[in-house]
Amino acid sequence: MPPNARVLNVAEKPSVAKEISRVLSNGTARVREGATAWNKVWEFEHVVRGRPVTMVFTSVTGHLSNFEFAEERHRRWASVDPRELLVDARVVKRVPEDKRKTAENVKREARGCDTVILWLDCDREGENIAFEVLEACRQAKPGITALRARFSALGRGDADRALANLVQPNEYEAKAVDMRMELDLRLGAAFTRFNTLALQRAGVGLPVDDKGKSIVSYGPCQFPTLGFIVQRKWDIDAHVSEDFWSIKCSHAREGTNTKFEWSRGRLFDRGFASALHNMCARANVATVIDVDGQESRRWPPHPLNTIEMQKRLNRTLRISPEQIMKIAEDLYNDGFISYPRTETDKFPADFNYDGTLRDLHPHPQFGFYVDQLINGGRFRQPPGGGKDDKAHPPIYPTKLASEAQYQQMRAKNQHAPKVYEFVVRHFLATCSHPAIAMKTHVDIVVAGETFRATGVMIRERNYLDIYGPGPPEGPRLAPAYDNWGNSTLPLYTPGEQFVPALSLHEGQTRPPDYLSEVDLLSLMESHMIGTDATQAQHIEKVVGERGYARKVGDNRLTPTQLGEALVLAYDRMGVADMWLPTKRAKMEADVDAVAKNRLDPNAGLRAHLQAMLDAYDRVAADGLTLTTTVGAFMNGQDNAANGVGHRPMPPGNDINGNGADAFGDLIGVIRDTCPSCQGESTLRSAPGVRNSKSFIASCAVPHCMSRIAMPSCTRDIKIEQEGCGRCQGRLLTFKFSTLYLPVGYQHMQRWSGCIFCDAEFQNLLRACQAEDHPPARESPARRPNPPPVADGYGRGGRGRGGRGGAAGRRRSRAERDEGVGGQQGNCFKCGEAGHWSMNCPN
DNA sequence: GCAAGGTC
Repeated sequence: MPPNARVLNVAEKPSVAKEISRVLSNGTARVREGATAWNKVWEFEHVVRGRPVTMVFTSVTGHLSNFEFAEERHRRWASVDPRELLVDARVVKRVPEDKRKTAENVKREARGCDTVILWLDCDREGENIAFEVLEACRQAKPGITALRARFSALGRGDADRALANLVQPNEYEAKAVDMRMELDLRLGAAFTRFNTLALQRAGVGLPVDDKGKSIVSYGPCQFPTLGFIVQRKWDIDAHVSEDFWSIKCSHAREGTNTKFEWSRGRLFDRGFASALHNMCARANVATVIDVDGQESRRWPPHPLNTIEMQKRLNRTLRISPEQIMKIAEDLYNDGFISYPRTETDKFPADFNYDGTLRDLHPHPQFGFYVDQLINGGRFRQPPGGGKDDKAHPPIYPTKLASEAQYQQMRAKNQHAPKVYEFVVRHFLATCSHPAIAMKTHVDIVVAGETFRATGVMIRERNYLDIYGPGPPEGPRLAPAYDNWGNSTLPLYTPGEQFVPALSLHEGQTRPPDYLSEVDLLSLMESHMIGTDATQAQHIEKVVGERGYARKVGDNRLTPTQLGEALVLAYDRMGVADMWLPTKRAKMEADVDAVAKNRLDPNAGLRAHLQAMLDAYDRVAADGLTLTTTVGAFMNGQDNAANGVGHRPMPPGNDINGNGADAFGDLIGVIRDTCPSCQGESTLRSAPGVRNSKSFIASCAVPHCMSRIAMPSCTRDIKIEQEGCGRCQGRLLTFKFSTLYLPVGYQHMQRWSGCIFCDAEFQNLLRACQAEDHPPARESPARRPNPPPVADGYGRGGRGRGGRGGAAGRRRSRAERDEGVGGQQGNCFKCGEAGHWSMNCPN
């Protein structure tokens, strides 16, 4: 009998080659060493498409090839104008030196095979790697047949299904990734060289890295990451503190002083607040109008994936996501936890909970809880979230650490035991029931003003016993990753009356805090800057390697002088989209279009390269702005560095410069000659939040100070034929939302006039700006990330300027009524601190 | 000496 034909199988990572070989062979696969230490080769007999074959299963480790400049002169810095790198320099995709052995491994195995089955991850990068692997195979065996296995999990059924439904590799998805890779290389190389060389030649003193080099890199992910940090600083600088007033109401009964929150939260009008307070004080009697209670649950977290691990540990341990990953990888290599790089937050159906729990049972500190799960009937199979990378399970403990092993862990890194214990406690929490509490509220009315007191009585702590500070009877666990406080209310009866203690409280809004790493990760996630696997690296690059930002205070990020100067310089040079997240978003959208065969990759490439050339030409023509701005910052001479005379610059330059797509749609010209810049003033609109629009009047010159962001309560604007009469402006007819017009301006619901010289409109603008200034937040780290919303400069809508900057952030009336910030900050719906009603989980 | 993506 002739020997079986051999079929080569290649996975994206060694773990997948091993696992698929195991399930398809029922554990009988033979293993031998490959050409590298990682990429072993598994062999077993199997039937593919009705043919008995010998399966040869090996792997690569991610991408096999990379783009580089084809010609030597383009790889050297000194010999070429960086501009050439954008279009003229030829690029090629090659196997880099450190992947040569991996490629050799694939080639060697391909020689004896007539077919290759590509088991790469089922995403765009995987499809691209498929073609890289195929290219290597074809070099060794030109006529080899290529087939793609698409699988969604690593179970036997999944592998069988994939084998029964082999498809052709998807060329469009692969080309889309090639486009991204090429653009990233050209853009990164050209602008990095330009920055570095221009600043070096100008003699600007730059920080030196540990290799003695001063590189001022530009990267399409690095700069937006830095941009978020700088924008927050500018939001803080721009914050103008506003006075607000609120009525405090409390009542002492049964030894408890119960606080009742005013349903209006706060008011920015002293006279109005004072009048309401006087009214309440004169009445001096509260009537209970409603007492109600309902059961509420607090749910344990989902099984742990990489991003959640980074966020939760960063919040408590204050170590960087990058360092967390290093520790987690060490723990993985020592067998204490499962693979720490995973998007998956749901355990597979056949996960062995019992075995995992029994392994942890003897743990001296957490064993008591494991005992309750396995012997006390308190185990609950975690339902899991909706994410699955189809390659790895969530992160869970795989081994109990002995006291000696704890010592070894600690010797490697002082934080390692805490990371391990977090994984253990998180796993135990996910296997637990939710905490249950009775939540009650008492509503009262005083002279027509309503107030509410809320109470929480915990009935069952459940997962909080392991994830919180420990059960009341001990042991105490630190740190607490979650908690739910008890606050009991005395008995009140509907209809009863009492005399409340009332006072008028005056407060001031505070600026937001600097971004935390968790905030930054969330911003990167929502704007699709980087991927799960790279976001921590981008932060590390910006904060660590390049010195564009640094950590201050309680794990907060602030730009360094270099970082702020770079962003400001790019803004001043008229290429704000180089640091805003929008450019990356556009690129990602086009990559997606290529992947779906809706855009020709060459056309996409050409369009982006042209935009890059335009940006390059602007920057190169204005190199003096870069060098003087950065130079001034490095010498501490730029007023902007101290927030003096500087307003955070919106990307105003592109409002007129780049036409309609820069800021929404052109509505029309509203003034032929601006007295400040002599240019034409136009009115434009862009989509705002919740189906609204934002409007801005702006001029031809970047940053002309006469630009006006229309009030957020604007619903529509019509340009009239008639001129102002006093100035050169045209009359505009506004429709405002009555709901959001400030108190005292309700009569302006429909208003016609000149925005440049009408005093009433100026007053309305000021009133709206005051309303739009957000109050400070008590604890930003505990707050859900604000949605991208229009801000005070009128950059509206998702993906334009809504980067969660807080100053000038538009807040809904519902939010405003919750009294977020100051000493308050409770959700209006459930009364709990730490979130708003729009995100209320209860 | 440059990017971002994959993974070890």
